[in-house]
Amino acid sequence: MSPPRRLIAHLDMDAFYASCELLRYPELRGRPVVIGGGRRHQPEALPDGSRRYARLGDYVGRGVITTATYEARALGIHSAMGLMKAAARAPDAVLLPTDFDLYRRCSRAFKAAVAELAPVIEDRGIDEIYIDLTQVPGAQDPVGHDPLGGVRALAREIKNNVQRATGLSCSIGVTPNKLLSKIASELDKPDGLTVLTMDDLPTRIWPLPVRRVNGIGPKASAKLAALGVNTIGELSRCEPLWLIERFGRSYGAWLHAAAWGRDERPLVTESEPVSISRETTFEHDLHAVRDKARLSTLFTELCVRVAEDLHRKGYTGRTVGIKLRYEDFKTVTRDLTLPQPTADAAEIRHAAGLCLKRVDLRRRLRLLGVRVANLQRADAPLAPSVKRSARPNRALVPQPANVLTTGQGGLPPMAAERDLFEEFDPPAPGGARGSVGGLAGR
DNA sequence: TCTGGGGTCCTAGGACCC
DNA sequence: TCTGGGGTCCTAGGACCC
Repeated sequence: MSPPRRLIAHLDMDAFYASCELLRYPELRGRPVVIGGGRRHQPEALPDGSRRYARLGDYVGRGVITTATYEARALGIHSAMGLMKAAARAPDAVLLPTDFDLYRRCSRAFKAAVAELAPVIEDRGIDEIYIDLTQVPGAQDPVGHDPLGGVRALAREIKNNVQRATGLSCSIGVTPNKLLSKIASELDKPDGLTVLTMDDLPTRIWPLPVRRVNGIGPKASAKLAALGVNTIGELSRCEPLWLIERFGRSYGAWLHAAAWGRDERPLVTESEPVSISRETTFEHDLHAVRDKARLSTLFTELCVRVAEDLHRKGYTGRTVGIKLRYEDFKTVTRDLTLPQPTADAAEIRHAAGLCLKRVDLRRRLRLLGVRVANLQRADAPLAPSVKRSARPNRALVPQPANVLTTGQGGLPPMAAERDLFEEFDPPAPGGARGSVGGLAGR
């Protein structure tokens, strides 16, 4: 007996953050609303019981839009657009700050509503999931003359259950695989339902721009456009070898398969995090020397928040890293792998401080981030990875400052920088600093 | 009026070990 | 003395996604 045909759904919540906000501010329904920015623009409760909302046109800062209602999108506003730019287009739109606690609650609720009907779910973030409907009773049954009637009815039931449980609408695409379902769920947004088979590829998928394929981003689509390839259909007509010559063996072959709707990936129903990080973009660019104290404080705060996240989620990590973004948006990272995993803020701060010594700090900064990777569960027994790291890590061995400083950036070691590094790299508990002993001893 | 914050995965080179 | 590969780890950067 042949295995049943795969029936994979992709469910995407419609304008999720904005829709969650409309649940508690129903009077905003029908108005252009954008979500984004920092803490400041909270709605203000007025004595008469009504609320005053922040006006997008009054926004000043560096925030971007995370979500916009469909009314706002009609005004030319979309996710990832700078708020200042959006404000120029739609000054009278309502601006709400992001409230991730609210969205996480709604997220749990809609996923639970789906799981009541179809338990095999792959989490793809706060507002979307894949669902394997292959084995769900009734999904394979025809209804009347519609061979896909059963799965269509099931998908509608899922949409109804989500609506009942959360008051929110979603869009679902059902196809034989994740790649096509991801595209299909967007074809009929909002509140859409699209069921496709491989026979629909030429008419429904091939006319679309290559950018709609999950995995073809701005760089790849620009390169394809320069090669005269704009639609998925055009991509499907490219020779695999021609693509491989231009995009590499792995990506080139994948591009061809994707254009033909081929994707055998199973759903991933369980996964462990790889890294945990915190980062912040400053309101104004900061200078390592002039804003030393402010930077040092922010740096410590980031380390503390990462450590809190690690504790809360129950992980430790061996690799500590930093991320810097300069005023020209160029981004650099440095990391350092420790002999032992940690979740301690002071240890993270110390290791991150060592990383900081390896970057150019003469240029103005717009972002600073701290990351811990190489995670293991905090309750796990001492993993073999500890044994592996017995080899001395060069970065932990004390070296002349100029070696560390010129290693990557080719920087002349300057007195002001050394001074700054000391500020960024405060004495470790116990007084040892920048030495193997100071770290390994704790 | 420039471009958030949280992630994952891939590539590639060098070190190091066998 | 010269010549090897294979495998793993570490690091940096970049593409991409939500």
